[in-house]
Amino acid sequence: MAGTRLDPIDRKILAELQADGRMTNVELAKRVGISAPPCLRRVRTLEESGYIRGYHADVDSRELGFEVQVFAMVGLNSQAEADLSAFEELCRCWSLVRECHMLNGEVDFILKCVAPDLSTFQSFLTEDLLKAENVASVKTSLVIRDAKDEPGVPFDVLEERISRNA
Amino acid sequence: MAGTRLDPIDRKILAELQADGRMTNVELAKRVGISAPPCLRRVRTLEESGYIRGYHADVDSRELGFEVQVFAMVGLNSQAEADLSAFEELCRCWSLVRECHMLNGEVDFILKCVAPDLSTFQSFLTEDLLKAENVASVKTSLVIRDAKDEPGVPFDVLEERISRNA
DNA sequence: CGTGAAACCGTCGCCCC
DNA sequence: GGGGCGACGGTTTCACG
Repeated sequence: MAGTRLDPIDRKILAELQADGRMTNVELAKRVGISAPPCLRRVRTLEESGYIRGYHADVDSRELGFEVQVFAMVGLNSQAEADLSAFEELCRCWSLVRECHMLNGEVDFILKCVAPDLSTFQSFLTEDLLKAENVASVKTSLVIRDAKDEPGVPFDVLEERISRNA
Repeated sequence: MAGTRLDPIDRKILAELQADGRMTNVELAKRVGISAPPCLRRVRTLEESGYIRGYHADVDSRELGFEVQVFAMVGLNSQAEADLSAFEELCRCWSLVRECHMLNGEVDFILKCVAPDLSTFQSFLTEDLLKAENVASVKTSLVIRDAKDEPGVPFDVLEERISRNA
């Protein structure tokens, strides 16, 4: 459950599995310095307690034909909780929207979208997003190129922080 | 290599491994309807040809203590290629910056950052990002909550597109 | 792409600290 | 409580048809 404190071995396990999610358990055990059975037990515990939400292959979207990546800034007319939730539920249904984050400040949401080409994205934009209930404004920015795209968290920052507070 | 056309079984493999990167090869083979050895050969080919870039455990950043997630819009003074590259290289060195995408339009880059707390982020912002060479303006937006955060691509869009063009 | 075989791995029960 | 040892069943990964 949440709040369970992690020891250094657990954090090493998380860091290793974040870097290579298909590592075998024996290899993982070797790297973190314990034998396989307790290592597997720890992994299962981390999965069940929610520290590990799942494992995903990182597929190359552009090689697969998704040439277009777009960030969309969305402003709503009403920021009542029911209206925010309704918009979020819409985003969960739209396949082209991969991420939807609620923000502070002038804009209400940022959406990360992918599409095979510009016309697919533009028809989504005009037919779905701009026509959606409560949407007041949408500003889109095309991604020219990715300089960095790392999933997960920086474990070096975590370790540095823990050793400072020790 | 790039451009190699994928058959329906390859696409199914990618979709399954994107959804569950730790699936065993026999389970994967069963799901895509072939036996284990050719299935493994296909996976290896997909890895070597770059369709699969890697496998990552999806760790819960907030449970791990990264309470703060921020999008930063960065404008540069010079957009000469050497200056763009220099900024990108900086971003690759900053652990708190998980993603750095170059955009079209008024802002040059969007950065997705994580941090254990606001003060850690603010010291990064003022000590590193705002002091960096060539950085003209930075606008930050705190993430209040995540409505959707799916890695990878929507395979349903891909399949629909392929069947239309068949 | 499928079959078979060998090596390896995930997993469990038990014992130990 | 967690870690190690040993063993069984399943899996990975060959060579070959």
